[in-house]
Amino acid sequence: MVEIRLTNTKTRGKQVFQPIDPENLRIYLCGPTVYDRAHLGNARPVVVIDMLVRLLHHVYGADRVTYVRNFTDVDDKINATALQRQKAGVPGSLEDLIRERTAETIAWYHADMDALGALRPDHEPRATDYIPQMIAMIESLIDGGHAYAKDGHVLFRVRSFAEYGRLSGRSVDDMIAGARVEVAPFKEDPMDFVLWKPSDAELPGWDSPWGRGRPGWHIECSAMSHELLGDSFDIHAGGIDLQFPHHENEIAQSCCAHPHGEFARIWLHNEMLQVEGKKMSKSLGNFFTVRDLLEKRVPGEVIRFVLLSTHYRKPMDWTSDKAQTAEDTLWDWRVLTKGVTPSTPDPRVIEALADDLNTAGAIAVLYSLKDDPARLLASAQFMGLLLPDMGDWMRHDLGRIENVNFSVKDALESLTAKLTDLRAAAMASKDFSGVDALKTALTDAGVEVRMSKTGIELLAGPRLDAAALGALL
RNA sequence: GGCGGGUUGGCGGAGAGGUUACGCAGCGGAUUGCAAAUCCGUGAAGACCGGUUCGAUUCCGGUACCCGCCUCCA
Repeated sequence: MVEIRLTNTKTRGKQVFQPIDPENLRIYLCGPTVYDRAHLGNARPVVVIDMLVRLLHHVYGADRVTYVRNFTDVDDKINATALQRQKAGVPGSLEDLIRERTAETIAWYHADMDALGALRPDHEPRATDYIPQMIAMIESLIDGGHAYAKDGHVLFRVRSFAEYGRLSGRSVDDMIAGARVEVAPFKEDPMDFVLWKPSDAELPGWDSPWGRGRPGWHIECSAMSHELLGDSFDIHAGGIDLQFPHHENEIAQSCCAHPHGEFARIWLHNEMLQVEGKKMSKSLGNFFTVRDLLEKRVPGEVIRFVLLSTHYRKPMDWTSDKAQTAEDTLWDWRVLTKGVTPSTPDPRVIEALADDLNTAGAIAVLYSLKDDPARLLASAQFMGLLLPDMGDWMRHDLGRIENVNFSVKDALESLTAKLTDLRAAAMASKDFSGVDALKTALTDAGVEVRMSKTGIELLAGPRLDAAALGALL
Protein backbone atom coordinates (compact mmCIF):
# COMPACT_ATOMS: atom_id res chain seq x y z
CA MET A 1 0.00 0.00 0.00
CA VAL A 2 1.16 3.50 -0.80
CA GLU A 3 2.41 5.33 2.27
CA ILE A 4 1.01 8.83 2.46
CA ARG A 5 2.95 11.50 4.33
CA LEU A 6 1.38 14.80 5.30
CA THR A 7 2.56 17.91 7.12
CA ASN A 8 0.56 18.31 10.28
CA THR A 9 0.35 21.87 11.53
CA LYS A 10 -0.40 20.54 14.99
CA THR A 11 2.93 18.74 15.28
CA ARG A 12 4.86 21.03 12.91
CA GLY A 13 6.19 18.17 10.90
CA LYS A 14 5.66 15.65 8.17
CA GLN A 15 4.21 12.38 9.39
CA VAL A 16 3.02 9.10 7.96
CA PHE A 17 -0.73 9.14 7.57
CA GLN A 18 -2.35 6.46 9.73
CA PRO A 19 -6.12 6.36 9.36
CA ILE A 20 -8.13 6.12 12.55
CA ASP A 21 -10.26 3.56 10.74
CA PRO A 22 -9.03 2.39 7.31
CA GLU A 23 -12.59 1.35 6.51
CA ASN A 24 -13.87 4.86 7.10
CA LEU A 25 -11.54 7.78 6.46
CA ARG A 26 -12.93 11.14 7.43
CA ILE A 27 -11.84 14.52 6.17
CA TYR A 28 -13.27 17.97 6.75
CA LEU A 29 -12.49 21.10 4.76
CA CYS A 30 -13.60 24.52 5.91
CA GLY A 31 -15.79 25.69 3.09
CA PRO A 32 -16.84 29.15 2.00
CA THR A 33 -18.99 31.75 3.62
CA VAL A 34 -21.50 32.04 0.83
CA TYR A 35 -22.07 35.75 0.51
CA ASP A 36 -20.73 36.15 -3.02
CA ARG A 37 -18.80 34.51 -5.84
CA ALA A 38 -15.73 32.54 -4.77
CA HIS A 39 -12.48 34.36 -5.45
CA LEU A 40 -9.37 32.64 -6.70
CA GLY A 41 -7.97 32.27 -3.20
CA ASN A 42 -11.01 30.26 -2.21
CA ALA A 43 -10.19 27.81 -4.95
CA ARG A 44 -6.74 26.85 -3.73
CA PRO A 45 -7.73 24.68 -0.72
CA VAL A 46 -10.54 23.17 -2.76
CA VAL A 47 -8.19 22.02 -5.52
CA VAL A 48 -5.48 20.92 -3.08
CA ILE A 49 -7.89 18.86 -0.99
CA ASP A 50 -9.50 17.50 -4.14
CA MET A 51 -6.08 16.12 -5.01
CA LEU A 52 -5.78 14.58 -1.56
CA VAL A 53 -9.25 13.04 -1.77
CA ARG A 54 -8.46 11.54 -5.17
CA LEU A 55 -5.29 10.06 -3.70
CA LEU A 56 -7.18 8.63 -0.72
CA HIS A 57 -9.76 7.18 -3.09
CA HIS A 58 -6.98 5.47 -4.97
CA VAL A 59 -5.21 4.11 -1.91
CA TYR A 60 -8.15 3.17 0.31
CA GLY A 61 -11.12 3.01 -2.05
CA ALA A 62 -13.63 5.74 -2.81
CA ASP A 63 -16.36 4.17 -0.70
CA ARG A 64 -14.14 4.29 2.36
CA VAL A 65 -13.61 8.02 2.33
CA THR A 66 -16.04 10.57 3.74
CA TYR A 67 -15.28 14.09 2.60
CA VAL A 68 -17.19 16.95 4.21
CA ARG A 69 -17.05 20.58 3.16
CA ASN A 70 -19.41 23.00 4.80
CA PHE A 71 -21.24 26.10 3.67
CA THR A 72 -21.31 28.86 6.25
CA ASP A 73 -24.58 30.58 5.47
CA VAL A 74 -24.88 32.88 8.49
CA ASP A 75 -22.87 36.02 8.05
CA ASP A 76 -23.28 39.77 8.33
CA LYS A 77 -23.02 40.36 4.59
CA ILE A 78 -25.63 37.70 3.89
CA ASN A 79 -27.84 39.17 6.59
CA ALA A 80 -27.50 42.61 5.07
CA THR A 81 -28.54 41.36 1.65
CA ALA A 82 -31.52 39.55 3.12
CA LEU A 83 -32.63 42.60 5.05
CA GLN A 84 -32.27 44.76 1.96
CA ARG A 85 -34.48 42.39 0.00
CA GLN A 86 -37.06 42.27 2.76
CA LYS A 87 -37.20 46.04 2.88
CA ALA A 88 -37.59 46.08 -0.90
CA GLY A 89 -40.77 44.08 -0.43
CA VAL A 90 -39.63 40.55 -1.06
CA PRO A 91 -41.94 38.30 0.98
CA GLY A 92 -40.70 35.85 3.58
CA SER A 93 -38.90 35.85 6.91
CA LEU A 94 -35.28 36.93 7.16
CA GLU A 95 -34.38 33.31 7.69
CA ASP A 96 -36.14 32.43 4.42
CA LEU A 97 -34.45 35.27 2.61
CA ILE A 98 -30.93 34.32 3.68
CA ARG A 99 -31.80 30.82 2.60
CA GLU A 100 -32.70 32.10 -0.85
CA ARG A 101 -29.66 34.30 -1.09
CA THR A 102 -27.29 31.53 -0.09
CA ALA A 103 -28.96 29.06 -2.42
CA GLU A 104 -27.92 31.37 -5.25
CA THR A 105 -24.34 31.70 -4.12
CA ILE A 106 -24.06 27.98 -3.44
CA ALA A 107 -25.15 27.27 -7.00
CA TRP A 108 -22.46 29.65 -8.27
CA TYR A 109 -19.90 28.00 -6.03
CA HIS A 110 -20.79 24.57 -7.37
CA ALA A 111 -20.56 25.72 -10.96
CA ASP A 112 -17.18 27.36 -10.40
CA MET A 113 -15.60 24.50 -8.45
CA ASP A 114 -16.95 22.00 -10.96
CA ALA A 115 -15.17 23.96 -13.66
CA LEU A 116 -11.92 23.43 -11.78
CA GLY A 117 -12.45 19.70 -11.85
CA ALA A 118 -13.01 19.43 -8.10
CA LEU A 119 -15.07 16.45 -7.03
CA ARG A 120 -18.16 17.24 -5.01
CA PRO A 121 -17.75 16.32 -1.34
CA ASP A 122 -19.82 13.51 0.15
CA HIS A 123 -21.55 16.00 2.44
CA GLU A 124 -21.97 19.74 2.10
CA PRO A 125 -23.75 20.77 5.28
CA ARG A 126 -25.19 24.24 5.66
CA ALA A 127 -24.73 25.89 9.01
CA THR A 128 -28.38 26.90 9.27
CA ASP A 129 -29.38 23.23 9.08
CA TYR A 130 -27.39 22.49 12.22
CA ILE A 131 -28.64 25.13 14.64
CA PRO A 132 -30.02 22.52 17.11
CA GLN A 133 -26.68 20.71 17.16
CA MET A 134 -24.88 23.99 17.80
CA ILE A 135 -27.24 24.84 20.65
CA ALA A 136 -26.75 21.39 22.15
CA MET A 137 -22.99 21.75 21.93
CA ILE A 138 -23.10 25.17 23.54
CA GLU A 139 -25.26 23.82 26.36
CA SER A 140 -22.82 21.05 27.04
CA LEU A 141 -19.97 23.56 27.09
CA ILE A 142 -21.86 25.61 29.68
CA ASP A 143 -22.53 22.47 31.72
CA GLY A 144 -18.85 21.59 31.63
CA GLY A 145 -17.83 25.04 32.83
CA HIS A 146 -16.26 25.98 29.50
CA ALA A 147 -18.78 28.62 28.56
CA TYR A 148 -21.05 31.16 30.21
CA ALA A 149 -24.12 33.15 29.26
CA LYS A 150 -24.25 36.89 29.80
CA ASP A 151 -26.62 39.49 28.40
CA GLY A 152 -27.99 37.20 25.71
CA HIS A 153 -24.49 36.21 24.64
CA VAL A 154 -22.77 32.95 25.31
CA LEU A 155 -19.00 33.05 25.46
CA PHE A 156 -16.34 30.42 25.47
CA ARG A 157 -14.12 30.61 28.53
CA VAL A 158 -10.68 30.42 26.99
CA ARG A 159 -8.96 30.03 30.35
CA SER A 160 -10.82 26.78 30.88
CA PHE A 161 -8.90 25.06 28.12
CA ALA A 162 -5.24 24.68 28.89
CA GLU A 163 -4.37 23.72 25.35
CA TYR A 164 -5.71 26.95 23.90
CA GLY A 165 -3.16 28.41 21.48
CA ARG A 166 -1.27 25.23 20.85
CA LEU A 167 -2.19 24.85 17.19
CA SER A 168 -1.12 28.36 16.30
CA GLY A 169 1.77 28.58 18.74
CA ARG A 170 0.34 31.47 20.70
CA SER A 171 -0.22 32.02 24.36
CA VAL A 172 -3.30 33.69 25.71
CA ASP A 173 -1.23 36.12 27.73
CA ASP A 174 0.88 37.14 24.73
CA MET A 175 -2.19 37.76 22.67
CA ILE A 176 -3.75 39.95 25.30
CA ALA A 177 -0.46 41.83 25.53
CA GLY A 178 -0.75 42.37 21.79
CA ALA A 179 -3.91 44.29 22.69
CA ARG A 180 -5.78 43.64 19.51
CA VAL A 181 -8.64 41.84 21.12
CA GLU A 182 -12.11 43.19 21.46
CA VAL A 183 -12.98 44.13 24.99
CA ALA A 184 -16.66 43.84 25.71
CA PRO A 185 -18.49 44.30 28.97
CA PHE A 186 -20.00 40.84 28.80
CA LYS A 187 -16.62 39.12 28.59
CA GLU A 188 -14.91 37.61 31.61
CA ASP A 189 -11.63 37.64 29.75
CA PRO A 190 -10.68 39.65 26.67
CA MET A 191 -9.79 36.49 24.73
CA ASP A 192 -13.15 34.81 25.28
CA PHE A 193 -15.02 34.41 22.02
CA VAL A 194 -18.68 34.34 21.10
CA LEU A 195 -20.59 31.08 20.75
CA TRP A 196 -24.02 32.66 20.50
CA LYS A 197 -25.17 36.23 20.13
CA PRO A 198 -28.57 37.90 20.29
CA SER A 199 -30.44 39.00 17.16
CA ASP A 200 -32.73 41.97 16.92
CA ALA A 201 -35.70 42.14 14.58
CA GLU A 202 -33.50 43.13 11.64
CA LEU A 203 -31.28 40.08 11.98
CA PRO A 204 -32.05 36.46 11.35
CA GLY A 205 -32.36 34.47 14.55
CA TRP A 206 -33.33 31.17 16.06
CA ASP A 207 -34.90 30.43 19.41
CA SER A 208 -32.47 29.24 22.04
CA PRO A 209 -32.23 28.93 25.82
CA TRP A 210 -30.60 32.39 25.73
CA GLY A 211 -33.29 34.03 23.67
CA ARG A 212 -33.61 34.59 19.93
CA GLY A 213 -30.16 34.74 18.45
CA ARG A 214 -27.63 33.35 16.01
CA PRO A 215 -24.42 31.38 16.29
CA GLY A 216 -21.00 32.96 16.44
CA TRP A 217 -18.39 32.07 13.87
CA HIS A 218 -16.47 28.81 14.62
CA ILE A 219 -19.23 26.84 16.32
CA GLU A 220 -20.79 25.72 13.04
CA CYS A 221 -17.71 23.78 11.99
CA SER A 222 -17.45 22.08 15.38
CA ALA A 223 -21.11 21.10 15.35
CA MET A 224 -21.21 19.89 11.76
CA SER A 225 -17.95 17.98 11.82
CA HIS A 226 -19.10 16.22 14.98
CA GLU A 227 -22.48 15.38 13.54
CA LEU A 228 -21.09 13.99 10.30
CA LEU A 229 -17.65 12.68 11.27
CA GLY A 230 -17.81 11.97 15.00
CA ASP A 231 -15.65 12.78 18.03
CA SER A 232 -12.45 12.02 16.14
CA PHE A 233 -11.61 12.22 12.48
CA ASP A 234 -8.52 12.06 10.34
CA ILE A 235 -7.91 15.33 8.57
CA HIS A 236 -9.08 18.89 8.95
CA ALA A 237 -7.99 21.31 6.26
CA GLY A 238 -8.21 24.95 5.32
CA GLY A 239 -6.24 28.07 4.51
CA ILE A 240 -3.42 29.06 6.85
CA ASP A 241 -5.29 32.26 7.65
CA LEU A 242 -7.86 30.13 9.43
CA GLN A 243 -5.29 28.65 11.77
CA PHE A 244 -6.03 31.44 14.17
CA PRO A 245 -8.57 32.14 15.43
CA HIS A 246 -10.97 29.88 13.57
CA HIS A 247 -9.28 26.52 13.93
CA GLU A 248 -7.94 27.27 17.38
CA ASN A 249 -11.47 28.02 18.51
CA GLU A 250 -12.87 24.95 16.82
CA ILE A 251 -10.40 22.83 18.74
CA ALA A 252 -11.31 24.49 22.01
CA GLN A 253 -15.03 23.97 21.46
CA SER A 254 -14.84 20.44 20.16
CA CYS A 255 -12.31 19.12 22.61
CA CYS A 256 -14.14 20.61 25.59
CA ALA A 257 -17.53 19.40 24.41
CA HIS A 258 -16.22 15.93 23.53
CA PRO A 259 -13.29 15.36 25.87
CA HIS A 260 -12.99 11.69 24.96
CA GLY A 261 -12.37 12.39 21.29
CA GLU A 262 -9.25 13.84 19.75
CA PHE A 263 -11.14 15.96 17.21
CA ALA A 264 -8.93 16.28 14.11
CA ARG A 265 -5.78 14.20 14.07
CA ILE A 266 -4.04 16.00 11.22
CA TRP A 267 -4.35 19.67 10.39
CA LEU A 268 -3.48 20.64 6.84
CA HIS A 269 -3.06 24.30 5.99
CA ASN A 270 -2.39 25.75 2.59
CA GLU A 271 -0.44 28.98 2.21
CA MET A 272 -1.98 32.07 0.74
CA LEU A 273 -2.45 33.04 -2.85
CA GLN A 274 -1.01 36.21 -4.31
CA VAL A 275 -1.60 37.91 -7.63
CA GLU A 276 1.38 39.21 -9.58
CA GLY A 277 3.40 39.21 -6.35
CA LYS A 278 0.88 41.07 -4.22
CA LYS A 279 -1.93 40.14 -1.95
CA MET A 280 -5.20 39.94 -3.80
CA SER A 281 -7.32 42.84 -2.66
CA LYS A 282 -10.03 45.02 -4.00
CA SER A 283 -8.08 48.18 -3.22
CA LEU A 284 -5.12 47.06 -5.32
CA GLY A 285 -7.44 46.29 -8.18
CA ASN A 286 -6.10 42.76 -8.53
CA PHE A 287 -9.08 41.06 -6.97
CA PHE A 288 -10.95 38.59 -9.10
CA THR A 289 -13.24 35.64 -8.79
CA VAL A 290 -12.97 32.24 -10.40
CA ARG A 291 -15.89 33.24 -12.57
CA ASP A 292 -14.04 36.35 -13.76
CA LEU A 293 -11.23 34.15 -15.02
CA LEU A 294 -13.55 31.67 -16.67
CA GLU A 295 -15.33 34.49 -18.46
CA LYS A 296 -12.00 35.79 -19.68
CA ARG A 297 -11.62 32.39 -21.32
CA VAL A 298 -9.05 31.09 -18.87
CA PRO A 299 -10.15 27.45 -18.84
CA GLY A 300 -10.89 25.82 -15.49
CA GLU A 301 -8.37 23.16 -16.34
CA VAL A 302 -5.69 25.83 -16.76
CA ILE A 303 -6.58 27.37 -13.39
CA ARG A 304 -6.34 23.92 -11.83
CA PHE A 305 -2.96 23.31 -13.43
CA VAL A 306 -1.56 26.59 -12.16
CA LEU A 307 -2.91 25.97 -8.66
CA LEU A 308 -1.29 22.55 -8.61
CA SER A 309 2.03 23.76 -9.98
CA THR A 310 3.06 25.24 -6.63
CA HIS A 311 3.31 23.16 -3.49
CA TYR A 312 0.36 23.87 -1.20
CA ARG A 313 2.51 24.93 1.74
CA LYS A 314 4.19 27.69 -0.22
CA PRO A 315 2.73 31.03 -1.13
CA MET A 316 1.35 30.76 -4.64
CA ASP A 317 1.62 33.62 -7.07
CA TRP A 318 -1.01 33.82 -9.79
CA THR A 319 0.28 35.50 -12.93
CA SER A 320 -1.21 35.70 -16.37
CA ASP A 321 2.10 34.46 -17.69
CA LYS A 322 1.75 31.23 -15.73
CA ALA A 323 -1.76 30.78 -17.00
CA GLN A 324 -0.57 31.15 -20.57
CA THR A 325 2.29 28.70 -20.14
CA ALA A 326 -0.09 26.24 -18.52
CA GLU A 327 -2.52 26.63 -21.38
CA ASP A 328 0.20 25.91 -23.94
CA THR A 329 1.28 22.82 -22.03
CA LEU A 330 -2.24 21.46 -21.67
CA TRP A 331 -2.94 22.19 -25.31
CA ASP A 332 0.11 20.18 -26.33
CA TRP A 333 -0.84 17.30 -24.08
CA ARG A 334 -4.40 17.24 -25.33
CA VAL A 335 -3.20 17.16 -28.92
CA LEU A 336 -0.73 14.44 -28.02
CA THR A 337 -3.30 12.27 -26.25
CA LYS A 338 -6.19 12.79 -28.65
CA GLY A 339 -7.92 9.48 -29.28
CA VAL A 340 -5.56 7.69 -26.92
CA THR A 341 -6.90 5.21 -24.37
CA PRO A 342 -5.41 5.86 -20.93
CA SER A 343 -3.23 3.10 -19.50
CA THR A 344 -2.23 3.30 -15.84
CA PRO A 345 -0.85 6.25 -13.86
CA ASP A 346 2.90 6.46 -13.51
CA PRO A 347 3.87 5.22 -10.01
CA ARG A 348 6.17 8.21 -9.71
CA VAL A 349 3.16 10.51 -9.95
CA ILE A 350 1.43 8.69 -7.12
CA GLU A 351 4.62 8.61 -5.08
CA ALA A 352 5.08 12.37 -5.50
CA LEU A 353 1.50 13.04 -4.45
CA ALA A 354 1.81 10.69 -1.50
CA ASP A 355 4.81 12.70 -0.34
CA ASP A 356 2.89 15.54 1.24
CA LEU A 357 0.95 16.31 -1.93
CA ASN A 358 3.93 17.26 -4.05
CA THR A 359 1.78 18.29 -6.97
CA ALA A 360 4.57 20.26 -8.61
CA GLY A 361 6.78 17.19 -8.53
CA ALA A 362 3.97 15.11 -9.97
CA ILE A 363 3.53 17.55 -12.84
CA ALA A 364 7.25 17.31 -13.51
CA VAL A 365 6.77 13.57 -13.99
CA LEU A 366 4.01 14.27 -16.50
CA TYR A 367 6.49 16.22 -18.64
CA SER A 368 8.65 13.14 -18.88
CA LEU A 369 5.83 11.04 -20.35
CA LYS A 370 5.68 12.63 -23.80
CA ASP A 371 6.79 9.37 -25.36
CA ASP A 372 4.03 7.40 -23.68
CA PRO A 373 0.77 9.27 -24.33
CA ALA A 374 -1.38 6.53 -22.80
CA ARG A 375 0.48 6.80 -19.52
CA LEU A 376 0.60 10.58 -19.72
CA LEU A 377 -3.17 10.61 -20.11
CA ALA A 378 -3.78 8.21 -17.24
CA SER A 379 -1.36 10.08 -14.97
CA ALA A 380 -2.82 13.48 -15.79
CA GLN A 381 -6.34 12.21 -15.29
CA PHE A 382 -5.30 10.90 -11.91
CA MET A 383 -4.60 14.52 -11.07
CA GLY A 384 -7.90 15.70 -12.47
CA LEU A 385 -6.34 17.00 -15.69
CA LEU A 386 -6.98 16.07 -19.33
CA LEU A 387 -10.36 14.66 -18.36
CA PRO A 388 -12.79 14.45 -21.29
CA ASP A 389 -15.36 16.80 -19.82
CA MET A 390 -12.78 19.49 -19.13
CA GLY A 391 -11.58 19.77 -22.71
CA ASP A 392 -14.28 22.02 -24.08
CA TRP A 393 -11.97 25.01 -23.95
CA MET A 394 -10.06 23.59 -26.90
CA ARG A 395 -13.13 24.33 -28.94
CA HIS A 396 -13.74 27.80 -27.54
CA ASP A 397 -11.74 29.46 -30.23
CA LEU A 398 -13.31 27.29 -32.87
CA GLY A 399 -16.67 28.36 -31.53
CA ARG A 400 -15.72 31.96 -31.98
CA ILE A 401 -14.86 31.25 -35.55
CA GLU A 402 -18.17 29.60 -36.17
CA ASN A 403 -19.74 32.84 -35.01
CA VAL A 404 -17.86 34.54 -37.82
CA ASN A 405 -19.81 32.24 -40.13
CA PHE A 406 -17.19 29.79 -41.29
CA SER A 407 -15.76 26.68 -39.70
CA VAL A 408 -12.14 26.59 -38.70
CA LYS A 409 -11.70 23.26 -40.40
CA ASP A 410 -12.81 24.63 -43.77
CA ALA A 411 -10.81 27.79 -43.29
CA LEU A 412 -7.62 25.91 -42.55
CA GLU A 413 -8.18 23.57 -45.48
CA SER A 414 -8.65 26.39 -47.88
CA LEU A 415 -5.66 28.29 -46.51
CA THR A 416 -3.55 25.15 -46.75
CA ALA A 417 -4.41 24.92 -50.41
CA LYS A 418 -3.70 28.61 -50.91
CA LEU A 419 -0.34 28.36 -49.20
CA THR A 420 0.55 25.24 -51.15
CA ASP A 421 -0.15 27.00 -54.43
CA LEU A 422 1.78 30.06 -53.40
CA ARG A 423 4.75 27.96 -52.46
CA ALA A 424 4.71 26.01 -55.66
CA ALA A 425 4.74 29.26 -57.60
CA ALA A 426 7.46 30.69 -55.41
CA MET A 427 9.64 27.65 -55.95
CA ALA A 428 9.57 28.47 -59.64
CA SER A 429 9.87 32.24 -59.43
CA LYS A 430 12.25 32.26 -56.47
CA ASP A 431 10.16 35.08 -55.02
CA PHE A 432 9.01 33.92 -51.62
CA SER A 433 7.62 37.23 -50.38
CA GLY A 434 3.98 36.18 -50.88
CA VAL A 435 4.51 32.88 -49.09
CA ASP A 436 6.28 34.57 -46.21
CA ALA A 437 3.57 37.17 -45.85
CA LEU A 438 0.82 34.59 -45.60
CA LYS A 439 2.88 32.45 -43.29
CA THR A 440 3.52 35.37 -40.96
CA ALA A 441 -0.13 36.34 -41.01
CA LEU A 442 -1.15 32.79 -40.13
CA THR A 443 1.32 32.64 -37.28
CA ASP A 444 0.08 35.98 -35.99
CA ALA A 445 -3.46 34.65 -36.12
CA GLY A 446 -2.46 31.83 -33.80
CA VAL A 447 -2.03 29.10 -36.41
CA GLU A 448 0.93 26.77 -36.34
CA VAL A 449 2.41 26.48 -39.82
CA ARG A 450 4.23 23.25 -40.60
CA MET A 451 5.87 23.10 -44.00
CA SER A 452 7.82 20.13 -45.12
CA LYS A 453 8.77 18.43 -48.35
CA THR A 454 5.73 16.21 -48.08
CA GLY A 455 3.27 19.07 -47.70
CA ILE A 456 1.85 21.85 -45.61
CA GLU A 457 -0.07 21.39 -42.40
CA LEU A 458 -1.93 24.14 -40.56
CA LEU A 459 -2.88 23.57 -36.95
CA ALA A 460 -5.05 25.79 -34.79
CA GLY A 461 -3.21 26.83 -31.63
CA PRO A 462 -4.57 27.73 -28.22
CA ARG A 463 -4.79 31.43 -29.02
CA LEU A 464 -6.34 31.37 -32.44
CA ASP A 465 -7.60 34.78 -33.54
CA ALA A 466 -10.88 34.33 -35.36
CA ALA A 467 -11.10 37.70 -37.02
CA ALA A 468 -7.52 37.62 -38.19
CA LEU A 469 -7.97 34.18 -39.68
CA GLY A 470 -11.15 35.20 -41.46
CA ALA A 471 -9.39 38.16 -43.03
CA LEU A 472 -6.99 35.77 -44.77
CA LEU A 473 -9.68 33.85 -46.60
C1' G B 1 4.77 43.76 19.50
C1' G B 2 3.48 38.20 19.05
C1' C B 3 3.07 33.91 15.62
C1' G B 4 4.01 31.70 10.88
C1' G B 5 5.75 31.28 5.62
C1' G B 6 9.19 32.59 1.78
C1' U B 7 14.16 33.88 -0.57
C1' U B 8 16.96 28.25 -5.96
C1' G B 9 19.92 29.43 -12.83
C1' G B 10 16.71 34.84 -17.58
C1' C B 11 11.57 33.26 -15.73
C1' G B 12 8.54 29.40 -13.24
C1' G B 13 9.51 25.54 -9.83
C1' A B 14 10.97 20.44 -7.11
C1' G B 15 13.87 16.72 -4.83
C1' A B 16 18.20 15.05 -2.44
C1' G B 17 24.11 15.90 2.77
C1' G B 18 28.25 14.13 -2.16
C1' U B 19 26.19 11.84 -8.55
C1' U B 20 21.33 15.78 -14.74
C1' A B 21 15.38 17.91 -11.42
C1' C B 22 11.88 19.40 -14.69
C1' G B 23 9.21 23.19 -17.84
C1' C B 24 9.54 27.79 -20.60
C1' A B 25 13.09 30.95 -22.72
C1' G B 26 18.47 31.08 -24.66
C1' C B 27 22.60 29.12 -27.43
C1' G B 28 24.91 25.36 -31.18
C1' G B 29 23.73 21.57 -34.83
C1' A B 30 20.43 18.49 -38.11
C1' U B 31 16.23 19.80 -41.11
C1' U B 32 13.93 24.10 -44.11
C1' G B 33 13.82 28.52 -49.95
C1' C B 34 13.59 31.12 -44.87
C1' A B 35 10.96 29.63 -40.73
C1' A B 36 7.82 26.66 -37.58
C1' A B 37 7.43 21.81 -35.56
C1' U B 38 10.65 17.79 -34.49
C1' C B 39 15.36 15.51 -33.18
C1' C B 40 20.49 15.88 -31.11
C1' G B 41 23.64 18.74 -28.05
C1' U B 42 24.61 22.78 -24.51
C1' G B 43 25.64 27.11 -20.90
C1' A B 44 23.31 28.83 -16.45
C1' A B 45 21.40 28.41 -9.54
C1' G B 46 20.18 28.05 -4.55
C1' A B 47 19.64 36.08 -0.42
C1' C B 48 23.81 37.17 3.08
C1' C B 49 27.21 35.80 7.36
C1' G B 50 28.88 32.06 10.51
C1' G B 51 28.80 26.79 12.42
C1' U B 52 28.65 21.18 12.04
C1' U B 53 30.97 17.85 8.21
C1' C B 54 35.97 14.82 4.44
C1' G B 55 31.97 17.49 1.77
C1' A B 56 25.89 21.81 2.34
C1' U B 57 22.02 24.85 -2.02
C1' U B 58 20.24 20.59 1.32
C1' C B 59 21.36 20.29 8.73
C1' C B 60 22.10 24.28 12.87
C1' G B 61 22.49 29.58 14.43
C1' G B 62 22.20 34.63 13.04
C1' U B 63 21.29 38.92 9.52
C1' A B 64 18.61 41.21 5.52
C1' C B 65 14.50 41.64 2.51
C1' C B 66 9.46 40.03 0.99
C1' C B 67 4.66 38.02 2.39
C1' G B 68 0.67 36.40 5.61
C1' C B 69 -2.09 35.98 10.33
C1' C B 70 -3.26 38.28 15.14
C1' U B 71 -9.65 42.51 12.04
C1' C B 72 -16.09 36.38 10.31
C1' C B 73 -10.55 36.95 4.42
C1' A B 74 -9.13 30.24 2.05
